[in-house]
Amino acid sequence: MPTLIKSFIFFDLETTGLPKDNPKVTEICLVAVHRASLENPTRDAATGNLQLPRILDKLCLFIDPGKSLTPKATEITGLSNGNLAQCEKQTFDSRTVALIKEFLQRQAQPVCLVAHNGNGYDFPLLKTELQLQGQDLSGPVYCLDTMQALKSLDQRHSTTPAESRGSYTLSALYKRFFLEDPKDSHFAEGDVLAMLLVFLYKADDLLEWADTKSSNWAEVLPMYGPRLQQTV
DNA sequence: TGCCAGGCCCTCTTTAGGGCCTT
Repeated sequence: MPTLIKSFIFFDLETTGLPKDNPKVTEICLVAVHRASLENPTRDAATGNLQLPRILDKLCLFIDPGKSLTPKATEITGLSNGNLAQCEKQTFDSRTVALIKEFLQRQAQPVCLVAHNGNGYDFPLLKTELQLQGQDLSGPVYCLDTMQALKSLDQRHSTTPAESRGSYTLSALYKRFFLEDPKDSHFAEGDVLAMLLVFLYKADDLLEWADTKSSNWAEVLPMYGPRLQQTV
């Protein structure tokens, strides 16, 4: 059972495709927020709308995937092998891993990775990319899937029948809470900031969820590829 | 040519099937 989570790392991946395509990462964005900023959100004085909390650190990386994007991935992310090659970025290599590990180590511990449908997509794929480099995250790292958590919270608290609650896509949740479409969908940073606001809207419940129900990174299985011995 | 992941959740369920959600 986790102790009190101190730092939340909201993150999103843009990739070459879906799990059936054995995807590779094309873009990763991590945004670190301290627990205190989530417990005491600020609101716009004029409108009363929730404001983004103070962002402690942000890491956004374009990455050469080393394989072709599916047409659908190009369509929704706006990325292509052509424009990625033009940027002359490195592949997901040991230097990329070092940047991510250093980013996590800079935050107040323990940290919790937060991703939308993270259990089904982002966590396993990040695990695969790390293990393809023969590496893994070190220290206690917890994981929270906002989609799973929000669905469960609705089941617990809502009297609305499941079929009436609507979609749990990130954009649908954002629109449900803020009555407008999220900005910059399918840009890694745009999706991370949308997820951060969605989290903030349900911060009390999700902070409690993180402390009591978040999973351990060491238990995340890779989406595909070699399975290294788990180290805790 | 057509198909393709998979854990979770829901229901017309549990001896199952199908939709969701991620790029």
